[in-house]
Amino acid sequence: MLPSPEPPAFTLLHRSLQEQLYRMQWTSLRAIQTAAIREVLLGSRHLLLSAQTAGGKTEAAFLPILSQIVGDHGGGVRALYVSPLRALINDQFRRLEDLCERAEIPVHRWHGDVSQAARRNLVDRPGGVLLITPESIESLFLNRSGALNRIFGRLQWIVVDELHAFPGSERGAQLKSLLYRVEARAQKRVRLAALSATIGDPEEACRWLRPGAPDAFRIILDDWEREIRYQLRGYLRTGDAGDLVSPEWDDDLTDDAGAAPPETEADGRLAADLFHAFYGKTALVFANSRARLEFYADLARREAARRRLPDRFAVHHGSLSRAEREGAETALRSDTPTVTFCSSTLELGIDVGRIQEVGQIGPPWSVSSLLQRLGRSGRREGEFSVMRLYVEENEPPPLGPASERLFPHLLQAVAMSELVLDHWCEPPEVDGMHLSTLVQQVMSVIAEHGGARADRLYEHLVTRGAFRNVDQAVFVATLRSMGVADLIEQTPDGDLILGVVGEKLVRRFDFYAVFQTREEYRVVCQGRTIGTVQPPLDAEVGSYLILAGRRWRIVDTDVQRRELQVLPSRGGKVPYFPGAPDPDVHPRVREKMREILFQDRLPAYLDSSARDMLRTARAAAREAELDREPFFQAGNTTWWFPWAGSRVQRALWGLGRFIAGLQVEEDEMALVFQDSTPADIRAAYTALLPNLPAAEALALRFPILEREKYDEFLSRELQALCFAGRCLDVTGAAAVIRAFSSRSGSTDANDERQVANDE
DNA sequence: GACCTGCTGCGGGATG
Repeated sequence: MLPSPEPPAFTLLHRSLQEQLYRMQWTSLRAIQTAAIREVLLGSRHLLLSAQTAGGKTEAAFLPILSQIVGDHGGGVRALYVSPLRALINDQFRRLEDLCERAEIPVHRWHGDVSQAARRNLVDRPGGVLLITPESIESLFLNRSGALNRIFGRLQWIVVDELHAFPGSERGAQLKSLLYRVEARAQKRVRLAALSATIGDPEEACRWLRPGAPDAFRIILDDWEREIRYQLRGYLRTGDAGDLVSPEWDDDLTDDAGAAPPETEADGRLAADLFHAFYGKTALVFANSRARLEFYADLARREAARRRLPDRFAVHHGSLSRAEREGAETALRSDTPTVTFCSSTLELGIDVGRIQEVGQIGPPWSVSSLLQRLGRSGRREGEFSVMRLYVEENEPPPLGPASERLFPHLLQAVAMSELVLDHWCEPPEVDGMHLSTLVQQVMSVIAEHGGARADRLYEHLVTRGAFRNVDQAVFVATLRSMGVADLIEQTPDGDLILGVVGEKLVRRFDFYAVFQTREEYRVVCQGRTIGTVQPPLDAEVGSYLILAGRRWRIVDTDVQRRELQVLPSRGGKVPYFPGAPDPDVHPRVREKMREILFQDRLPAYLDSSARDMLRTARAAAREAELDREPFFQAGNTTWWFPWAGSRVQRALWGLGRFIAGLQVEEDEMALVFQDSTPADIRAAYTALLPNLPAAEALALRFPILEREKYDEFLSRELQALCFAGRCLDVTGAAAVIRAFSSRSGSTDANDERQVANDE
């Protein structure tokens, strides 16, 4: 590389930060850090920094930003750091305090656990850096509106950490809205620095953050590539009760009623493999539900007990108490190798020390999440990342239809693995309309000012705010819905103020968060809270449950206080954790699944059982001639495999069910029709093409449209608008229908050529 | 076949 004519980035930093780096014994800066230092100190654009966890992103942003604000004492916050997690704020607080020590820059933090004294300190003497959650920014607008000009008047920088956690969700819409409202309080232009580890499409992420100003960003990507060690193991679960696990798994438990192990022989093999692969290492093992985590953690612990080995397993998920979770985090950071069964709570950048290997049970939900999890191991240069994937499928009945031998979970896991190797992951969702969050923000702005005129609200939240994809008609309709629900009302001189219901909502403790939550029961053992479980409960005194990977017997229930008293037990049963609707699968993943099904290559990272299963699936697909026709028929039932993303498939389902009047259900990657032949289905859908309804009209036919917290206060038409935008792809559905109806007349030979070309 | 996240001010009583 040619020597740069510019001064080295290090010398651009303020002297006190240079000294601080010496003291911390940093010998060099990473490429991403020098690039960020130059852009912050010599350029004028916003920044998007994308690098692996522990790749030094935070320092890349903060070294030059702190350099700019050294010597500034009070008079207002200069840099605002927003994080989706309190734990991340606490991590960063410690790191920033070190960096800021010599430079004498005050560092404040504000979230639900921060003391009143620390809050008062910020309000009385705002300055330096403030670390905060979106919800706590909301609380500043509601409870400290008088101090906002003082706090944010001199703001220069907003840093958004873990950016990928925000686009596409109602919480992201809230964050964006709050950032515009904060900027409106600043006297000068505020620059943004967004940080992310896995962002599928950086330009799209910038467009989400600042629509209409894509050139305003400098995107800096880290090119550090790590070696990956990858394995996918397959397990066939036989449905035969006679094959249930051998007695050695529950030898001590036969005296305990309710202790009957629900696991199958395949679960037993999987658990034994987990034990061999991970015991004695520091590892994270992810699974797709809290119930599965508890299940495998319990199996692993019993396996250790059976071998008379010490328990080296921990569990970490959102339904465990803070003490339990902190215990698991401490064990991970300790010198004792611990295997932690965890959910996405440990997917984000919280520092849990050095992870040797990562496991994933079941197909991941998204490529982005798989990448994020993979990136938790091998975080140092020279180390490699290790991912072990475990996928179970039910063994199909020997004489059953070919459609039951396609193994969709295995296909999805292989497809996502291939996409990781292709360096692809889902792009952020930038266009979603979150009217539920708009409802909340309208109430928040009215509460902030005591009242507001409709045109000012429109300007504040829409034309100069975060809801730019909401047009005036939709905005007016939203206000009207809010009026009908008594959230707001109009005074005789035209001001909008909070209505009776609105007043109550704003005063509620949970107003600050825009996402839905449900009621929970605390599980308490001798005064110590283990975690929570959610109703409906079949919890009666004497019954069992498994929580935090340990077995408990319920000894008392208190419905009033929503509390279950438990004692350790040898019996156990994984409690019910209710879930949300099926997660959406990106079209690219389904395309890849189809590709894998119709090619012959066996990826090298499959074990022999996964290979056998993939061969079986391919043979079944060939036998059913799915490469020629997307249909498979058996008796009165026809399966249609559109190989499309969830939104297209959902639209196809709605069109068939509500418009064509067919008997159809969705089953993972297929639409399943009763009493219709492939020819019927083709004809019915083709007949729809000339008069295909708009997505909104189709959405109105779906019985349940409410999805977000304040959706219930919107008219059904507005609910349909949000649903159509976020859950249905009618244009994509039309393309699928056109593709199969144009092929129906062609000969088989042409068809085959077509398929070959497609691939 | 889902996962995760977050949130107040105030008054009353005990303690140093």
